[in-house]
Amino acid sequence: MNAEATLSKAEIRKQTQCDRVLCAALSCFVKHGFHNASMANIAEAAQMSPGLIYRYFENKNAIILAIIEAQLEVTRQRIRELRTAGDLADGIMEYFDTQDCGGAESMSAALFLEMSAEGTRDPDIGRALSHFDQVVRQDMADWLARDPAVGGYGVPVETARNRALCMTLLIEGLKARKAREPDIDRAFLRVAVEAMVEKITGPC
Amino acid sequence: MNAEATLSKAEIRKQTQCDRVLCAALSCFVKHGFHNASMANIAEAAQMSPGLIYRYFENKNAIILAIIEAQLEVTRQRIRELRTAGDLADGIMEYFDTQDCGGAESMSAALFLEMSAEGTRDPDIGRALSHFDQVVRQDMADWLARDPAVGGYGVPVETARNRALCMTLLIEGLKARKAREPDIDRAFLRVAVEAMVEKITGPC
Amino acid sequence: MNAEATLSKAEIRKQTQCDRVLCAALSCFVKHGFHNASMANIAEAAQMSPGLIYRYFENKNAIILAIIEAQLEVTRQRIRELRTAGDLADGIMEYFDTQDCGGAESMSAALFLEMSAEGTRDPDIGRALSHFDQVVRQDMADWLARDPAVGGYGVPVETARNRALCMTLLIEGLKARKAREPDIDRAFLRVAVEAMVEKITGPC
Amino acid sequence: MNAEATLSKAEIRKQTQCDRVLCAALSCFVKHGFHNASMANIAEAAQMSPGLIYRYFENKNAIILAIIEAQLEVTRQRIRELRTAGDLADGIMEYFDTQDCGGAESMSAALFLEMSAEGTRDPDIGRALSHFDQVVRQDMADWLARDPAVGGYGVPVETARNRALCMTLLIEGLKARKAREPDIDRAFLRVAVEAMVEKITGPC
DNA sequence: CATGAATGAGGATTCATTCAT
DNA sequence: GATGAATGAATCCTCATTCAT
Repeated sequence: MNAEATLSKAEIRKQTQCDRVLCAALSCFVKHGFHNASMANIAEAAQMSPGLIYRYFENKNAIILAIIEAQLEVTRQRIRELRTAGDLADGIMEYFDTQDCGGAESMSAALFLEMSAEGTRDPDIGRALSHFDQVVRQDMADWLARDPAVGGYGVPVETARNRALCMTLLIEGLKARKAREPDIDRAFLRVAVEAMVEKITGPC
Repeated sequence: MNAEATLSKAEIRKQTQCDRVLCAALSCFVKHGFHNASMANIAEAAQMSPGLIYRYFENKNAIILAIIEAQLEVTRQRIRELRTAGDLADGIMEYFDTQDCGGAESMSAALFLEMSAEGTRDPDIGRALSHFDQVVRQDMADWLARDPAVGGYGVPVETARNRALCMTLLIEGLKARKAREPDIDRAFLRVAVEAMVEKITGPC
Repeated sequence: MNAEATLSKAEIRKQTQCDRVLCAALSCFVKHGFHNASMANIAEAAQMSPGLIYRYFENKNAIILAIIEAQLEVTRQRIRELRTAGDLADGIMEYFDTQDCGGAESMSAALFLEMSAEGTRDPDIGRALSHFDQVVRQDMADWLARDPAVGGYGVPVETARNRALCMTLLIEGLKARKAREPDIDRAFLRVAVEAMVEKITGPC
Repeated sequence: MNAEATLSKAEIRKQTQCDRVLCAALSCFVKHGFHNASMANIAEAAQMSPGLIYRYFENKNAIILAIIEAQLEVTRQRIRELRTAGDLADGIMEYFDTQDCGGAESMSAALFLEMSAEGTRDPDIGRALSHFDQVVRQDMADWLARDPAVGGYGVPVETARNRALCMTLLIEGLKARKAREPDIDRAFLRVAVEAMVEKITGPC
C-alpha cells in the first residue's frame, strides 16, 4: 500500500512532467516548425533542462509521436462536440478557425501538414498517423450513421464510412487552405464548405 | 550572329544546369524532405560539386522557390488537360495517383504539404504559394465557367470561383490523404471524390 | 547561502571558460591573424570543442570585441604604471618591446593594426575601438596635466589633451614600426622616441 | 626589328593588363579589405575573367606584393612633392587627408595597416615592406639633410636618418588615427602634427 | 589570349544527445 | 531526479584556383 502509493506518486509526477514537455514541444513546433524547433527551445519552454527531457522521451522523434497520440483524444472529443453543434458547416469551419489557437492544446494547420509529410518518411510517425486516421474516421462514420434523433444524420452504415472519408478530405483541404491562405474571406470559404457538407449529410 | 549564337549557347547551358539542379533538388526533397535534404545530397544527385549549385541559385531557399514557380506551369498544363478528360472525377483522382511519380516532374504529396507549412514561416515561400494558388484557382474558375460546348461546365461566373475553391479543398484534401494513407482503397476513394465532384459541377 | 555559493560557482566557471576562450583566441589571432584564425584553431587552443565556444560567445566577432574590451583595462593599467616609471621614453619604448609577449595578456602590434583596419569595416569593432581610444586618451591627458609632485608633467589642461594625442600618434607609430621592422636598432629608435617625448612633456 | 616591335607590343599589353588588375585589386582591397576582397571581386572590377588574372599574377598574394612595390614609386614621388610644399606640417597632414582618395592610386589607411600586419605573417610581404621602408626613409633623410637653399632642412647627416624615423613614426601614427578616428577635429590634429614637426625640423 | 564553369576544401555555426556532478 | 556543460558531426555557404573550350 505504502509502496503502491509511492509508486503512484512517482507515476503522477512522471505524467505531469511528460505533459509539460509535450505542451512545450507542441507550442514550439507550432511556432517554429518541427525541424526548426530545437530541444533547447523545448526545454526552455518547459522550464526544464534539456537533459531532463531525455528522461521522459527517448529522442525528439518520440516527442512528436506522443503529441500525435495525445491529439487523438483531443480530436475524438472535438468530434463528439460536433454532434451537438447546431450546424455541421459551422462545426467544420471550426477546423479552419481554431486550429492554431495560441494555446498548446491543438496542432496548427502548418504543423498538421508537416507531420503528415513527416509520416511519409518516418515509419513510426506514419503508423501513428495511420492509427489516428483510422480511429477518427470510424468515429465520424459512427456519428453520421447514428439516428438523427440522437444527433446523427441517419446515413446508411455502408455509406457512412465513405461520407466520413469525404469529411476527412474536406477538413484536411481546409487545413491546407488555412496554412496557405489564412486570410481568405471566411464567408466565401463557408459557402464552399456548405456545398460540400450538403453532399456529406444529404441523401444518397 | 556569332555573338548571338555564343550567348545563346551560354544561356542554354545555364538553363540546362538550372534544370539539373532543380530536378535533383526536387527528387531529394521528395525523398528526404526539404529540411533533411542537404545541399550535398542535391549536388550529388545533380552530379555536380556543391559549390556549383551556388552559381545558379543564391541559396537553398531559392531552389524551392524556383521549384514552386516551375510547378505552376506544370499545374496549369494539368488543368488544361483536365478539360479534355472525359470525367472530372478521373481527372482529379490523377492528383492522388500521379503526384509522386518517381521522376522529378512533380512534387510529391508530402513535399506539397511541407511547402505549404513552410510558407507559413518563410515569407518568400508564402508569397510564391499565394501567387501559385491565385493563378491556379482562376484557371479552374475560368474553366468551370466555360460553356459545356467547349469542354466547360457552364457554372455561372459568380459561382465558378467558389466552385474552384471547392476543387482546391478537394484536391488538397486528396494530397493530404495520399501522404497519410497512400494505400487507401482507390475505388472507395473514388466514390468519395465523385460525390464531391457532383457538387462542384452540379447545378447551383 | 547554499544557493548563492552554487550560483557563484557557476559564474566562476563561466568566467574561467570565457577567459580560456579569450586567451586562446588572442594567441590564435596573434599567430595567424584574425581572418586566418579559425574557430577550430581557437577551440583546439582552448582545448574545447568548437561548439562550446558558442555557449560563451555569440560568434567570432564577439570574441574580438571582448578582447578589445579586455585590452582597455590592460592599457589603462599600463598607463598608470607609466606614471611611476622614471622616464617616459622608457615607458613608451615598452609599447614597442612588450607588445607581443608570447603570453596572451596583450595584443601583438600586428593584431592591433589588423583590428584598427577591421574597425573601418565593422561598425561594432569601430565603436569598441572608438571607446577604447576615448578612455585611454583621457587617462593620458589627466596624467600629463597632473602636478609633477604627484608624478605628472604639469601640462596645462588645455594642452594636455593635445599632448595626449601626440602620445597616441607616437605609440601607434611605434606599433606600426614594430610590425614592419621588429628588429630595428633599439638604441636608434629610442633616440627618436626621446625627441618626440621631449615635445610632449616639454613647455608649451 | 619586327620581332622586337611585336614583343614590345606584347609587353605593353602585359603591362596594361597588370596595371588594370593592380588598380582593380587596390580599389577592392580598399573597399572590402584584403581578406574579404575575393578574386571574383577583383576580376569584376578589372572587367576581366577571374582566370585571366592568373596569367598575370601567380596568386592573390602576388597581387598584394605588386601593389606594395607600385606604392613605392607613388610614395617617393609624394616625398619629392613634400619638398616643395611650403609647410612640412601641411605636407604631412596630407597623409591623413588624402590616403583613401576614392581613386586607386593610393592605399587607404586601413589597407596600409592590414598590409603591415600581413607582413608579420607572410615573409614575402614582410620583405617587400622592409624594402619599401628602407628606401622611403633614406629619401626622407636625404631631403632633411639637404641644404635649405635647395628646399631641405640642413639637418646634419648623422641626425637626418633619425629624424626620418621620427617622420615615419608620425606618419604611421597618423595613418592609424585615420583608420580609428577618421572624423577627428583636423585643426586639433594639426596642432599635434605641428608640435612633432617642429622637433623633426628643429635644431638638434 | 581569354573565358567562366567547375572544383572541393575549408569556414562559421547549430543542435541532438550524453554524462559528470 | 535534475542540471547544463560538453561534444562533434553535420549544415550551408564561400572562394582561390584550375582547365576545357
